[in-house]
Amino acid sequence: MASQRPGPNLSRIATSLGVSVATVSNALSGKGRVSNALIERIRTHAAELGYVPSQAGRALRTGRSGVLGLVLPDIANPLFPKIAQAIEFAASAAGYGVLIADSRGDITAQTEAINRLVERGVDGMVVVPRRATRISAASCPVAVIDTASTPGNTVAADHWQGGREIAAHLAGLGHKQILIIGNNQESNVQNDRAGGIRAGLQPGMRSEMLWIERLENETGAGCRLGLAEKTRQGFTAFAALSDLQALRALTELQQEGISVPTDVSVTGFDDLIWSPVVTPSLTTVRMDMDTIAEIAISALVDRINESGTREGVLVTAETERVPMQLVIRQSSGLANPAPKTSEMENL
Amino acid sequence: MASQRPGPNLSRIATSLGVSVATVSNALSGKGRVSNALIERIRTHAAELGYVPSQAGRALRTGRSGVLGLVLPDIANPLFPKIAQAIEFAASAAGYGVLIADSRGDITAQTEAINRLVERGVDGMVVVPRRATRISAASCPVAVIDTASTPGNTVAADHWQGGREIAAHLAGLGHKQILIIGNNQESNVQNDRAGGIRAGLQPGMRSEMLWIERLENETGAGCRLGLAEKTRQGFTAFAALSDLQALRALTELQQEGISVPTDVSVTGFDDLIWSPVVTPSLTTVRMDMDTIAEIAISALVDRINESGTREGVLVTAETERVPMQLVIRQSSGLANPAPKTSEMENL
DNA sequence: TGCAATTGCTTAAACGATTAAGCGCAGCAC
DNA sequence: GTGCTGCGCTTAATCGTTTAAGCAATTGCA
Repeated sequence: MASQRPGPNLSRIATSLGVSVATVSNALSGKGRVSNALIERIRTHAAELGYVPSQAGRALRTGRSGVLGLVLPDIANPLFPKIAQAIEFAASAAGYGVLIADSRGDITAQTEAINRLVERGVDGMVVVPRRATRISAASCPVAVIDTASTPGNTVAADHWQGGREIAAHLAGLGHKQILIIGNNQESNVQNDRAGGIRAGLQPGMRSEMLWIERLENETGAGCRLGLAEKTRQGFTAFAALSDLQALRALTELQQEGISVPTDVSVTGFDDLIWSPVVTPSLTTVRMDMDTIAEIAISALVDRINESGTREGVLVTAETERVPMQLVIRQSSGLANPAPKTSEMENL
Repeated sequence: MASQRPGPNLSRIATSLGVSVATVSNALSGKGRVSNALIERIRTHAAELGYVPSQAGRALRTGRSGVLGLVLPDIANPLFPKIAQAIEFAASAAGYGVLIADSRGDITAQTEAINRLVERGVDGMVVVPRRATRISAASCPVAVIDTASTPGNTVAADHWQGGREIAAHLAGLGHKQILIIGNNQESNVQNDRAGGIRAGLQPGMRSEMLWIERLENETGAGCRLGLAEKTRQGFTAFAALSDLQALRALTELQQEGISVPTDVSVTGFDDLIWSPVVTPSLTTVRMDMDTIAEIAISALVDRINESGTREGVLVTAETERVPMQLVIRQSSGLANPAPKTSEMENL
């Protein structure tokens, strides 16, 4: 029943060359003592046979699966592609495969997902935790990517600094009243970003906070954010804590006939897929996911190689915060000192 | 060096209960002949010891890793989250883990990614192929999710029918001239969708095609699509072949002062994350990714269980096309017979 | 020349599970 | 009482790899 693996194995190479399996293994891994000539012969023969080591056999013997887990939290998080891509790239550069586990929104499902990964024998995992959840240490090394203020965090973009960048940018454009638009008050990331913005305000500037999820709980999902009213109140800049909210703000303003960036400015976070191609293109802050992934993976790999024990450990890296980069596009412009009725060009 | 697995193994349970490992294995898997009383004892004892079978050991013996591969093609495809989520859900319901492999855009990288998965010993894989590429059969069962017109396709949304839904919807609203906006002419999916739309046009309706990538090659990335001009030419509906293009169209129109849906209608495809929350919310066509994933996975699993041979086989399913569902929101409305200057409400 | 150290390879024991085969014993029929 | 069947369990082989230990043969050094 159990289908044979197609390719050759060590012993096939060994018998075919008239040596022992151990020698073949040593020759290929470069570990034991084998003469250079024989190493050469074995390597070429293995290559021409198309030998691929069996991960199962190796895993059983070494206790290492060569696989890392990736636990993602939010349903259909638009950052998912970037994160998954960066992690997969960094992991496979380090010789690891990536097993994904998505906790479909459920809070308890996160621990379930983690357990499933552990059962599959991952050597370690990267967790992007659900809002404000702590990772109860699993039985393998864990790297957490969230925000520097999360306990147990390994590495993250410097969301706070990103917020300051936005604030500085808007200050430079002469904006005085800034509406910060976030989704969820529980999110550590969003709180850090908002904190950064507020911290970066110059004297004479003020900000107000708008949490969409709270608004929707009262008014219903997909409701208007009331930005026209805010504009009338004198707000000239809308700083969203994610490009998704920025997009929502942008289209609502446009629909109300308020011109961006002529009348008001809109900024976002994350440089998501649509940010460069909407009109006007979105000014945003980009996180260096590749660097973050690299740091997380290498911290994880270090830990895996070092630890004889397989205890659950929250991995830490030297560089905790990776700077974010301001991307200035069309949606932010000079503050309009007295915002008035937008002048529409006729068709 | 090789760290011991933390949990107990079969032999620990066996000796602890004074029986043989084989019996424990049989009791837990329910395969051999073991008395009910003993089965009960073994199961409870295994449970209280927190026994987790070693995937490595099992994989080595059975030749099955219990892991499926998922090969995704396009850089940062915004559908990624839905696909990955659906596949992961279906796979883990079937007892499989999901190993991801992203071919960072490269065309050759797709085969590389596939090879990496094979080397990791996946039992089968799901491939969402890069535009118009054929999958050269790997050495394991492969399910292809693309569009029905792709050779070797296993299961897909019925993009053609989705196009007809859009056409019927727009026809019902009285639109006569429809601009179909796609990204890439090579995409089988986009071609099917466009074909469906054209096929669904009523007598007296006409359509024109706009490929963004081609336009950008001439005019530069992120350029305007010239939709205001198209509106002046009498187009009243813009049917994008993906919500990303729909969003681009929507914001450009709004920026030009053309009101959606009062002056013109905009529709998309895929019901991506932002579609419900932009203003106006996007009329689109949703694919039933859950069903598609389920079909793909079950076809794959069937094949894995059935085949003694481990040949590379393109798996086929009975249900090839999963119907798409029209989601009517605010961005589509009655055709404006004589589109005129939009009337803006003042602030 | 003699003894130790090094080299180049082999032997063999794991890792943890699955599973075919075997073995004793009870029950039953003739 | 003998032969057969079926039950409940054990024995043992196996998957493919790694790696400690061992064993000749050669080299080095005095």
